[in-house]
Amino acid sequence: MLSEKQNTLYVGSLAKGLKILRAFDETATEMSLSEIATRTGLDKSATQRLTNTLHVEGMLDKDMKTKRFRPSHAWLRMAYAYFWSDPLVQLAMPRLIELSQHLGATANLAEISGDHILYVSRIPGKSSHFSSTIIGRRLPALCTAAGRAILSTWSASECADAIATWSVNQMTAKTTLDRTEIGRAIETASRQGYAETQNQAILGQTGISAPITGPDGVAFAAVQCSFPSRLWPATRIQEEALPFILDAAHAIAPQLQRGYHAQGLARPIGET
Amino acid sequence: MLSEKQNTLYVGSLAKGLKILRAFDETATEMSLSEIATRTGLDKSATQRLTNTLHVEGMLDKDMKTKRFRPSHAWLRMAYAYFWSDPLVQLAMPRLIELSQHLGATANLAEISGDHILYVSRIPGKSSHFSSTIIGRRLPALCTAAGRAILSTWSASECADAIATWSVNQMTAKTTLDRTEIGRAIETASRQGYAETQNQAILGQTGISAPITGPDGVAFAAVQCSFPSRLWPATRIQEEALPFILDAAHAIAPQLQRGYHAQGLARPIGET
DNA sequence: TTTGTTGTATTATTATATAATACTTGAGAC
DNA sequence: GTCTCAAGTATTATATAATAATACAACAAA
Repeated sequence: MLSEKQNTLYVGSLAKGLKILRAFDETATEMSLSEIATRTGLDKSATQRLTNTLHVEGMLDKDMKTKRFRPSHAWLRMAYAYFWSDPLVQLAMPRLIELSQHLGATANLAEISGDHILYVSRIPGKSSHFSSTIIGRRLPALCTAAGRAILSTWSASECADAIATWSVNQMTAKTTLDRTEIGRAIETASRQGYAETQNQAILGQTGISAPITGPDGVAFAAVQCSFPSRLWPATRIQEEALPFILDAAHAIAPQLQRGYHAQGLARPIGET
Repeated sequence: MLSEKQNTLYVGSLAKGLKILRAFDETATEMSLSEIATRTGLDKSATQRLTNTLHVEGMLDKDMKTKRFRPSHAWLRMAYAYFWSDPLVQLAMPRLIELSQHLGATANLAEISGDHILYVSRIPGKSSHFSSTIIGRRLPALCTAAGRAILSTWSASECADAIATWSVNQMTAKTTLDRTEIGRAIETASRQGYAETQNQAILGQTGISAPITGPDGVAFAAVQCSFPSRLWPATRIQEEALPFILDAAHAIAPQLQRGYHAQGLARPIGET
């Protein structure tokens, strides 16, 4: 890691600039110069030069009154480029729309990204929390239906490794942190062909997810739907929702290019 | 512009790195080293160092087989940060969901961005083209219902200036390029409180858009819906859709922070 | 095998980014 | 009002760190 960074092929200034971009998130939606400096650990001068460059290049908007920086429209332009570059999005989108409209629920495309899953496409249903409506959200794979659905297609050893080492995070009072229990859930998913979770990311929500498998039977992505548990008891989900979710996933799978998701291609987003 | 760039506060290496990121779009979804070099105008060495850095930092995925680069998941993470930073998104999202479900049509939040409009939030309805389902799409403001709705709230001089100087683009065989005609359409929108377009961005689609006005009556964003013209003749739109679209826009408007969109804050995305 | 194209690695050179410091501005206290 | 402090901005000498040239390796096509 360090050896790679002191290579002459490594441009430190660029890396520092990216660090500033990555400093923005839901806890820091707009920042002053000094906030950016403390948050990134860069000194005042560096922060000044880099933010200035990012501003001039249109990557950061600056409020001339408050002198505070915030993400610019260019950040959405990057999402646009991403969507065109990821073939899964184009395959999945029409199915997700169908699903969402048929069920009146939120339908998502989730991809594995390091030890997290990432929501790549989302069609919100009625009564969605804001955080369930936006793209780019990352959750610990072990704590989500989508993550477990994906893992349920992996080889026993890879799967065991993931269960043992991947991060978990107490998101609600009822989030399962017990890895043995998570292992059992994944095994169940493996048998059934889909994963089901209760109250893991949001209280009162039931998540159902079916893996999108490649020709080798291994999945790196999943179709996932969320239901308010109160309105959707197990039997109703079983009968009215599950067949359609499985259908959607199965419809997407055969169109997958073999080997698109080469190992190591999807890197975790660096935490510095 | 040049004067700003030879300033000591301008970090060239960072700017070059950003240039590489911006080189990806719907026409270039994945690129080899040399493609990036020619496309950005950077020499081979620079491209090598910068792509390497971007890869190590997780901003570019690299297919180890083909040696080609493509946008990484981090690009979606940036969209995530953007969504939290833009208060309009949070205000608009629930309304858009309602709208889309009630009408069964695509409902969008569009913001002005230089002389383009940018789709910030999109809830796709039945039978949407892929390009109508993804966030971050930019279209010439003068050629869209949303752009015209926004402009219809601006002062006469700003509006005239925009009509005279902003770019237009022949997107379909029927896209209006005549600026006089565009001016008339904006005037109509100003009187009616909404804008309507036919066949401007996609053939066979009718667009309806209502401006989201700030306390001063000026808009920088709009609610926009698309309908297949065949199923939605003028009268049906008038009766079944229009009231709800106007409602949505009016419901969002009063919650707007005064002066959020300071002038010059929303910079055009640089074309280098 | 040869040839050409593309990706990778190495190096001397100096241009370019740096960090320290000084200046300016503005908000809040009193 | 003016004082004080924090935050943003501008300037500069210095040497680090990015550069561009070149050489090497891998691979495909001829």
